[in-house]
Amino acid sequence: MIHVPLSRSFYKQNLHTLATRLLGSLFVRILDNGRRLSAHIVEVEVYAQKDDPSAHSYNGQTPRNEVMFGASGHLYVYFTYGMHFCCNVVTGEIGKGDAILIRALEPVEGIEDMLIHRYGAMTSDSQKISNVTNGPAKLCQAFRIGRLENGIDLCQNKIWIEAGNEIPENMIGQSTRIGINQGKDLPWRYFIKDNSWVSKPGKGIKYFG
DNA sequence: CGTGAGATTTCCT
DNA sequence: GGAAATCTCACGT
Repeated sequence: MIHVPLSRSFYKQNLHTLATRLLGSLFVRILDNGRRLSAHIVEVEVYAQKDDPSAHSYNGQTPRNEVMFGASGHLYVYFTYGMHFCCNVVTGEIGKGDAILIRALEPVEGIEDMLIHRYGAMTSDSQKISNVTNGPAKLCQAFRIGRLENGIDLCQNKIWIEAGNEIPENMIGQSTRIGINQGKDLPWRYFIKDNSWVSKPGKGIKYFG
């Protein structure tokens, strides 16, 4: 397999343009045992330091969110609700504090490993399969992303994102974000229309084109 | 199928 | 001390 991660400069483009371009891209991880996991990104949310009270970076840098303020193209992994990890792509220039949350993936390679990571054993239960990566904490569990992966460089060869399917504008949906109490009305969630791996319907859905 | 509560820990006020 | 960018299970329809 060819390994061509998206470049550092790719992660510095306009935040919302970048979010739509990540849709259809391939999220890849090589595990320590050499197994390869990959999945298309089908749902993301934008979090901007400036004027976005729901962003972890909104109130400035802390030990928890310091990766968000670092160089773009790194993975910001946070722990929440006492048991879950979620991961973001850091964007923009150093010090900016912007990131894009990866909310759902469509498995391509290594779904057997993802099922084992999620449920402790291989399964052919269709309910479990459809729930393997359709949420931000679920996909982290499926890809074994936790504390150790916080701050990892996506321009290296452990975890990266590479070009995948080009998604035409008229297949991109936009809505408000999920699970937040501030910035509720900002339409900063983007997803692939009619894709069954998208986590939830969302509110205020509009389509491009 | 929809709703609701519990799990469980870190971080910041 | 309380909220948190969530998930799962139980229970009612």
